[in-house]
Amino acid sequence: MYNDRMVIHAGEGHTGRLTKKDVVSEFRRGEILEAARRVFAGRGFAAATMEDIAREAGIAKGTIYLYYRSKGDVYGAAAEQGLRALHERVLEHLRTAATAFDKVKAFISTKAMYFEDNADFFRLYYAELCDLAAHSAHVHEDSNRLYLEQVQALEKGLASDFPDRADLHSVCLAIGALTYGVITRRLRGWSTASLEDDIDSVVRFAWLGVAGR
Amino acid sequence: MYNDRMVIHAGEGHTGRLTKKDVVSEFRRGEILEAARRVFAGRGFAAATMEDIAREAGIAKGTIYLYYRSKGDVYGAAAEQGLRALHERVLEHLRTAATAFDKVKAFISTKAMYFEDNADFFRLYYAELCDLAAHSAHVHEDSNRLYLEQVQALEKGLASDFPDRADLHSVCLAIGALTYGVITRRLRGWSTASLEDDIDSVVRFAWLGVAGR
Amino acid sequence: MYNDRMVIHAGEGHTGRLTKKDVVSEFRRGEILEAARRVFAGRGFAAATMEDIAREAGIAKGTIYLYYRSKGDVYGAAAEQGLRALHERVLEHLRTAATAFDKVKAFISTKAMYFEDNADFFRLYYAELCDLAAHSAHVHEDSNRLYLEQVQALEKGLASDFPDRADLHSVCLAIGALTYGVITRRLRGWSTASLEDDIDSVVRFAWLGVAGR
Amino acid sequence: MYNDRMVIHAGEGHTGRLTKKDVVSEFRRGEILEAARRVFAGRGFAAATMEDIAREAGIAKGTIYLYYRSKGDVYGAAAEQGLRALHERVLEHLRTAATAFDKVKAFISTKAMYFEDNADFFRLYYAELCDLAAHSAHVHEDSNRLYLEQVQALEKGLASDFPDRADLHSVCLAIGALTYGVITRRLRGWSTASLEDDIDSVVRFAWLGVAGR
DNA sequence: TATGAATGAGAATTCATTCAT
DNA sequence: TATGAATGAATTCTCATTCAT
Repeated sequence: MYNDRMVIHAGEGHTGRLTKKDVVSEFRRGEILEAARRVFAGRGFAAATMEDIAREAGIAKGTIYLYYRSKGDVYGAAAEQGLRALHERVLEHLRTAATAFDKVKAFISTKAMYFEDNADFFRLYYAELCDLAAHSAHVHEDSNRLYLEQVQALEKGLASDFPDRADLHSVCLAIGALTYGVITRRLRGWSTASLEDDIDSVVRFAWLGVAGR
Repeated sequence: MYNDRMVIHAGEGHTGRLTKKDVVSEFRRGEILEAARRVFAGRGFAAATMEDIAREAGIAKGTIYLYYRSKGDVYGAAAEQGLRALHERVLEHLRTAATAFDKVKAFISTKAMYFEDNADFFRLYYAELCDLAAHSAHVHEDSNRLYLEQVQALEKGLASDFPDRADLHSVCLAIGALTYGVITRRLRGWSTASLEDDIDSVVRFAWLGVAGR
Repeated sequence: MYNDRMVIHAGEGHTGRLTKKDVVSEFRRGEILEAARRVFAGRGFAAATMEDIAREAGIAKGTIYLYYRSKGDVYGAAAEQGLRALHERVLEHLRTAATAFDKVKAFISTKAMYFEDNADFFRLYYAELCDLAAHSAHVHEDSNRLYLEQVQALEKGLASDFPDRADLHSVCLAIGALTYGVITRRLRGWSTASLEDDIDSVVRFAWLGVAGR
Repeated sequence: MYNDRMVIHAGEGHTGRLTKKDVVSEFRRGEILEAARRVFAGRGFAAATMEDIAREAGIAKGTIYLYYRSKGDVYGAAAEQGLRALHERVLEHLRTAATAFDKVKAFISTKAMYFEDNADFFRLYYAELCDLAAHSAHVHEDSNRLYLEQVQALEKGLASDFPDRADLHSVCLAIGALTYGVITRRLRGWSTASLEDDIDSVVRFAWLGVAGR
């Protein structure tokens, strides 16, 4: 993160008190990131201009520089925000899933639904994942790391049920691939089914691969 | 394709004769596309400069414009070249595969091996597939179309063996996703196994999904 | 004209008020056009560079693009500005001239004096008139149209005094040609007389052609 | 079979003999100049490319450089050729004109007819005359000098008939201006009359100015 | 804080000229 | 001589970043 001022929770000490200024500032950052995400997703990093982002956010170009040091910075923060939100949601849902099947389903559906809700962010995320012109080494690392952490969390969840599968890591990576497959398919309009049906379909396919033999 | 004069085989008539000029021209085009592919793959479309491509090809910037009209043109040609080569290889291997299992394996391994051999092209291809800032509507359409054609070819190949699977299309798309998963995994260095082992592993996983139940 | 906000006179309502921004903007546009006119006149359209114009105006290259969309745009605006100023002056002076002789003199002297004062603009104007590589179809049309309107205004002014001259239009075009002749002669330094003397001389010549026989 | 002994001109160089080579060379130069004139007239100096000229002449770009050192050189030669042809014709016709009126008519009609026949050259000529972006100082000087020589020749021709006109030079310059006026008018399509009628009309106008009072 | 005018480095593209064949 | 592929300097235009208000 380039901005080390995070949301501050109740019970903080004196110096940590949230002033009105902080709130406004945090609000601005959020607005900018929201706008940036839309713009980057729509045009890609290079084709997006600071002017575009400013217009989308309804502020002046110069104002962005009061909150972020550079275009790359804005990109990094926008990517990271979405990345972490997804990450936490995935880990949380994996944690609360009871059975192995539920875990597989939680993994796939949490991601699919997140991107269905944040379709614009998917492009940005995918671009990072596929490493194309990594605009921020930092984000790229994060992206990779968080992705693998999610896969490992799934792996761990399934380990007790499938103690003899030596290839469990590969299987989980495959499930990750299937997940992105279903998202892509839907974003391109190749699917006419409901999100739930698509998820069910791919979960079933994945489960065969997991439980098979 | 901008050059409609292709490799000419023995026994061709007079008008089809390859002049020395044609050969040199074809060679230059090849050099440029080779260089372009590397540069686009490394930096992405927008960040790549014509200067970069020229330097990589060991020629002057202006020379590129003798063979291609614009940066977008070079991109389109580079993408298309690789796209079609892969496409033909996939269809051919699917044709010659005997059993359903062989077809699944042919689909996955042909693609995986092609990209292992043309790692630099993968980024370019993936960028198109994932639609990020489609630089050439033409290429993007082609890319989509060819991809779906490959999936349908696989589907057709499996249809006689699995006449009762209503979800065969979804299954084949899933196999497509798995294929890209294994390629990505390897390109990122997440895999320490041999290419053959990785392919076998994912083929086995895919086969469970196809043949299961 | 790209700026439709013109000078605003006293007594205007609220919405029409000239803000400070407008004034600055108008000032910049003026500066740029002034510089552009000098540069285009000196080197011609093609040889003039945006860098030249920027340097002449004492601003940065990019700044020009804040006010005009392209080099052709700057050219068009510079040409149009001068064109219209001259046009209005010619029509006004024709209107207030009492006799036919005065009208002829007004036509010639207004133009000659305008170009003596705006020598740099003359080249630009002349280039348009002589159609050489019309850089802006719009300007070229305007230029032609305004020129003919001026000639027709003269014709109309003389019509009542010379109701029997069937060739009045030709005569007026000839007066137009004489006018450009005197301007050219002076700009090239072929004349050592005063502007007034040159004008008188050509007016006398023209008047002979008008009133003769 | 082949005979390289061609027409021999007085005052020729060393051997004095025109070889076949010379003839071919002269022919090429002519072709190039012809093409150059058309291209420069159509697009103006800057917008014309060597490629354009080569294509128009039906030869290769490099070949032009065997005959002329640079683009400016080609321009200079093309302009000069036309310039001198016109010049000689004007002087010749002035010489053979019997009366003062005939001289005025000869001056005007020779020029008007030359440009009517070489409409493409007019632009080039005019551009030089009006000094816009003088592409070759040499040509520009020539152009000016030849023009004034023509005017002076007319002046001399009229001098004996109008020994008391102190302003004869101005009058002749005015006739020059009228001449360009009629040419311009016709090239723009402002005139529906025949060339002869237009010439007669302007000659009459001019003669009033000359003989008037 | 917020603004947006100004800046200028940087990129795509063109074309006069050269040179190997 | 003739060719035309190759070159790279020069030009237009864009946009991230700065800064005076």
